[in-house]
Amino acid sequence: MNPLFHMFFQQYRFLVNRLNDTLKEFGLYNSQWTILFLLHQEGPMSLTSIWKYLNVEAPTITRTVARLEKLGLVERQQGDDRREKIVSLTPEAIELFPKVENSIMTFEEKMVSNLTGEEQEQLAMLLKKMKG
Amino acid sequence: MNPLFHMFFQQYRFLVNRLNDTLKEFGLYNSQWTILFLLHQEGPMSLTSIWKYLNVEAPTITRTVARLEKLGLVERQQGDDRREKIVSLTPEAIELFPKVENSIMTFEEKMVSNLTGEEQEQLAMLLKKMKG
DNA sequence: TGAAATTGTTTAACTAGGTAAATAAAAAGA
DNA sequence: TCTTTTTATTTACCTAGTTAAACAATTTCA
Repeated sequence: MNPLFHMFFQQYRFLVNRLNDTLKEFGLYNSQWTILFLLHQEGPMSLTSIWKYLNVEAPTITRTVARLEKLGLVERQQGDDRREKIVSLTPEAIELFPKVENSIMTFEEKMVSNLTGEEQEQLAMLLKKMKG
Repeated sequence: MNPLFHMFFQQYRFLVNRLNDTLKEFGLYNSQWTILFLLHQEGPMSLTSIWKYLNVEAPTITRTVARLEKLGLVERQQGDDRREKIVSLTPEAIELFPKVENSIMTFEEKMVSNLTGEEQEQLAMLLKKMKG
């Protein structure tokens, strides 16, 4: 077994766990934050736009958006096409956003602080190249 | 949000999905294969040794080993310390092993075929450095 | 020695990914 | 037009990770 893969998976779990630690004080999980971040950047989106952007299957997004709705951070409304549901941030989410963003930025900086800017670019390049 | 993290998570999901595709013909999932591989390499191990090695929590291993036992690929027997259970491969697992290993090796080679040996080492180095 | 602390495993309940199949609305075509 | 196909979402069920808490066996130590 190529040790690169083992290391990659280890690193993934480490990152996700630390990310969830960071989000804990806001009562959020990483996948919830990912959706909030996307909606903040792009504005209201349909579920399909979300899962296509994130490269994840539809049921995953249905579930996480439902959870965010229960938390009062997101609203769903019917689109012109009555099949689709448009998801948007609530005022509470918009108010919460900068606090979480700040924590996340600090976290991300800490995570890559051992790498120079050049090394970060190299890592991104190698990851992208791997996929083909 | 540092795009490095987004890319990293995308790449992770891509890898796991392709890995599970590869294992599908054997009726296995990636975490099951990981444990089989470890036992093949190290010989019989206690549950605690397994989860410490894999850097995962104990209940995850309890569950996956139970599944492997049901599949007839693994046996659990009491250790000298009667709290611990020693997990070992069954003859069926030992017979199955080289076939799966072969598929996995082909898969792994394909996944990194865009990278030179040097780039692979660099990637491993950068991943390790990231964690700190 | 016997009480307290630690260790190994398990159970329960949560998030987060996947596939398969159902349903309703819209679009396409004969 | 109306039947068929496609699209958007959801439901159900699987693997796989997490934490918290329970339990039994072992170790520690007063």
